Amino acid sequence: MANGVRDQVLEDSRADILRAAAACFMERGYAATSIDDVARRLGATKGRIYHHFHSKTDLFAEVFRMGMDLNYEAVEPFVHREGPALPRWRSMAMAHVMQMILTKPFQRAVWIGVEMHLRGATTPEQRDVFNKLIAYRSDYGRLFRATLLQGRDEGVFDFDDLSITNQLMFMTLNSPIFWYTERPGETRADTEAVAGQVVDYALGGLMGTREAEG
Amino acid sequence: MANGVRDQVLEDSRADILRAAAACFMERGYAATSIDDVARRLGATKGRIYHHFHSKTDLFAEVFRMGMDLNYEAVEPFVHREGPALPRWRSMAMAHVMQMILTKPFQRAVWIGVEMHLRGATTPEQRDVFNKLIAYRSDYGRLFRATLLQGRDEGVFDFDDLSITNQLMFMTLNSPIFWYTERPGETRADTEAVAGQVVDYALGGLMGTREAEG
DNA sequence: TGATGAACATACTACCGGGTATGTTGTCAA
DNA sequence: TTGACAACATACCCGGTAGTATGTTCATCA
Repeated sequence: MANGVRDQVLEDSRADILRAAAACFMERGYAATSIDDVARRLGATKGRIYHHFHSKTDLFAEVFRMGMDLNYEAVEPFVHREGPALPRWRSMAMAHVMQMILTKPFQRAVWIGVEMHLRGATTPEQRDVFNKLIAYRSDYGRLFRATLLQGRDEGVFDFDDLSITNQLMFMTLNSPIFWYTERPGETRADTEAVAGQVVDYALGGLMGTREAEG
Repeated sequence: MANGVRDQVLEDSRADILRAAAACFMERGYAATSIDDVARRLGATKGRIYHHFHSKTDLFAEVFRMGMDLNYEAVEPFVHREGPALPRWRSMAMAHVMQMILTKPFQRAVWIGVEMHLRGATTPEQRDVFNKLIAYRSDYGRLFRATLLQGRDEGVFDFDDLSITNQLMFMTLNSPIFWYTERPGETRADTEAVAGQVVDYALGGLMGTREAEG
C-alpha cells in the first residue's frame, strides 16, 4: 500500500499514452496510425506502449472505453430525473454535445470503432473485444431512447421510426467531433453557445416540421 | 471513329474498377484497402488497375469525383428554380438524400476524402489533387447555402450561425451513408419514405424549436 | 499477313509496420 | 548492499503492400 505514488505514476503514463493514441487515431484513422506514430508523439518508442498494451487493437479498445466512460459520467446524472421528457432530454443532449467537444479525440475514436464494427472490418480476435465495446455503446444509446419515447407520448416530440430518428439525433449530436475546432481565447460560455445550437437543431428535428408545407 | 465499341468496353472496364474500388473503400476505409483487394473483388490482378490508374490516390480521386458528379447531376435541375425557398430546398434535399442511399459506396468515398483532407492526412503530391476535389465539394455545398439564406429571409428557416447550420444539415442529409441498408424487396417508394424522414428531420432542425420551452 | 499496341497477368523489389526478443536503467524491499 | 522487478529502449523478424518491370494475348489496321 506504500506504493500509491508508483501506481499514480503508472496511471499517468498509461493515461499519457491513451491521450496520444486518441490524438493519432483522430488525425489519421485507425489503419493509418502506427504504434511508432503514437510513440513518436510521446517522445518514446514502441517498447513503452507494448509494455502497457498487448496490441494495437487493445490500445484502441482502451481509448474507446475511455471515451464511453467520459460520456456516461457526463450524462448519467440526468438520466433518472423524474418529470417531463423535454428538460431531461435537453440536459442529457447538452452534456453529450459538450463531451463531444471537450474530449473530441476520444469521441472520434469511438466513432471509428463503431464504423469498423459496422463494416465488419475486424479480425476474429478483435471480434469479441469489439462486441463488448459496441454493447457498451448501445447501452449508452438506450439512455436516450426511453426519453425519446416518453417525449413522443407527451406530444412534444413527433417522429415516425424510432430507430431512424435515434440515428439522426445522434448523428446531429455527435457531429461536432468532425467540424468543431476551438477558437483562440474561447470561453466556456462560447463553447456552450455552440453546443446549444447543436442541441436546438436536434430538438427541431425531433419536434418535426409541424404545420409547415413544402 | 469505328472504335466506338472499343471505347465503350474501355469505359465499362474502368467503371467496373471504380465500382469495386468504391465498395472496398466503403468496407475498409482508404488506408486498409489494398489495390489487391480491389483486384480480387474483380477477379483480376493489380495489372488491370494500374493500367487504368496511376496510383492508389488517383483511383480514389476518381471514385470521389464520380460520387460528386452523381450528386450534381441529381440536384442541379432544382437549383435554379424560381420561387420560395422551402419547396426548392425540399426538392434538393430529397434528391441529395436519395443519392446518398442509391450510390452509397461512392458517397462514403466522398466522406472519407473530406475526412482525410480535414485531417491533413495527405502527402504533398496528394495535396493539389485533394484540394481540387474539396473545392468541387465546396461548390456543391454552396448550392444549398443560397437557399438556406433565402429561407431565413422568408422566415421559414430559423437559425443562428450559417456555417454551423450548414454542417448540421449536411450531417443529417448525409447520414444514410452510415446507417442505411437496403431491405429485401424494398421498393422505390419504401426508399423514398426513408429519405422523406431524413428530409423532415433536417427541415425541423432548420425551422428551429419555435415556441418550445426546455 | 504481319506488325502494332491495348489490355491485361506475372514476377519482382523495396519498404513499412505489428509484434517479439532481448538489453538497460532506476527503484524499492529485505 | 543486493537482488528482483517495473519501465522502458534497442534490435530484429516477417508478412503485407504500393509500385514497377516484364511477359502474354488478342484485336485491329496498314
